[in-house]
Amino acid sequence: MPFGEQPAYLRVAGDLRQKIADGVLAPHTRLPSQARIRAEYGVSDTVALEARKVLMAEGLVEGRSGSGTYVRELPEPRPVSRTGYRSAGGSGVFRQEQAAGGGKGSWESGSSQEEASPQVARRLRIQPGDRVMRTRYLFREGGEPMMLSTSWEPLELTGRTPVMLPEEGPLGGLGVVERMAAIDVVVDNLLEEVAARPGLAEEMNVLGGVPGHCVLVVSRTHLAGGRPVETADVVVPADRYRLTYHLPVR
Amino acid sequence: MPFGEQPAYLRVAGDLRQKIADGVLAPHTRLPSQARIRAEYGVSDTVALEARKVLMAEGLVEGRSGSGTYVRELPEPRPVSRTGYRSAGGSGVFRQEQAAGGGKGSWESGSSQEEASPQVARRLRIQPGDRVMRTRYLFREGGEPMMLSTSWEPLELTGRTPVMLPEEGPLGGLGVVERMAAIDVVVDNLLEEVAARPGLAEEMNVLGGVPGHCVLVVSRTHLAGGRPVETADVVVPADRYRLTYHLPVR
DNA sequence: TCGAATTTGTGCGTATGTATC
DNA sequence: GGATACATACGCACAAATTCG
Repeated sequence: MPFGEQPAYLRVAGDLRQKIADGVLAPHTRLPSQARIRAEYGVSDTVALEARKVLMAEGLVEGRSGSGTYVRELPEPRPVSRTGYRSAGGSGVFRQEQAAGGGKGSWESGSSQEEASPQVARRLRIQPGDRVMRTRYLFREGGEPMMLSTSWEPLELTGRTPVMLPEEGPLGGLGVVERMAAIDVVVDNLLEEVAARPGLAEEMNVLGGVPGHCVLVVSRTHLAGGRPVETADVVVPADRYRLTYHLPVR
Repeated sequence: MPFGEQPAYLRVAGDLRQKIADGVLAPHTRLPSQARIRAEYGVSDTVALEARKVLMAEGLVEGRSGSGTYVRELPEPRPVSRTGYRSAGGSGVFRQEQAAGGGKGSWESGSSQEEASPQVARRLRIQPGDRVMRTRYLFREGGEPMMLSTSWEPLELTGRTPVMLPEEGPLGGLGVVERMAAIDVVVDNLLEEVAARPGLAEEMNVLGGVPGHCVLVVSRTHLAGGRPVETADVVVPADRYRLTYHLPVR
């Protein structure tokens, strides 16, 4: 490889990527086979293979054994507004959006008591080992699994109250803000931490994706007068959603 | 490959991954060289290479040409506060943090005029083909490339003013808010869209990472009285940062 | 239904360039 | 300079899946 040039497999990958971006290779169409790439670009088998691997790692194409390598249709990620002002009704980060989405949304959930892990304890500012109510959610949209959520609430706050179980009783299924208001806890702040990482095999199994693909992780904490009253991790495949934050500037 | 077994390179990678997780191979220590892997596991050169590639793609190890393959220390993603109120000084999403980080941060940039692409035009609410000033940034921290940013400003707004070039003149290097204030444009809102996707090969080459790794993409738009005056894409490897948003609840 | 051709995925051996020690 | 190690590259082989006549 002469000085100043990039490796052959990156050059080939770049050319194919350009053709995909330009629409010359439309979604669902087949990439040239490895043999064709080899011939068209005058490169070896290895280079053609590596080039395909690069595009697969970038999520632009998808290999189907025995059939071919196909251009993936990248769904425009759906914007989800996170102003905070309208979080009423949102126990999950996206529940408001689920409700607004035309009634197609549904969810399953299950709660159990457990002891706070060090991580959860730090987020709720309680002691590790303190009792918490953990609730797992699986949100669907049109029957398709779209989002996982795990919520933790300190039992010292909600224990022996009507809202101890987030999804049961007269206020079951309502948002954190409403449920806390019912026990005279006024939620006034919301802290969200956004991160991304490759999806774990278990998560992607449930969500119907491929292990290793990007997921967005929103760690959300509801605060009442500076005290954390609920915290949750929300996991969504990154190609389905994008989060929009609207911030005032002074 | 006999039935029910996984490929040889995955078996080798799995064993090495276990040793890393168990601490047998501590951070900053060297993995067995390709030749040693070949001998120890009784596999071919290719399998040893593929196994290393798997671990590199997972971000667990890092290859240094001529030296060896080293176990990476996984950095706790650094929180970056995005309240919006203190965005003064932030031309890049993270510049405020760069400045606060103890002076280790530095950046390169380059500007050029071009015609707005349909995507940029939509974000700036101008016509495709209208002239814009595009500025690319590469931010470093301690010499290490950490973040890419591309900013677009409509020349209809800044053309023939002292702030046309974001990084030159007396206000060069200051934030969007300050520069716009100098031409009597009062930025009052900030819209941020957070998404994640696999990093492109070119991006990760510059950022010192591996193609296919998660990157966080922040699409930020500064607004003045509802009118977009600047928009930018910020790309960071997802394992380096997490974004924290503090939202009031009503 | 069968079989041949194609394509991906995996694996092997080797060679060369280049960075580091 | 020499030895080591990674990065790239070439050519080949075979299994499994798919496609198609």
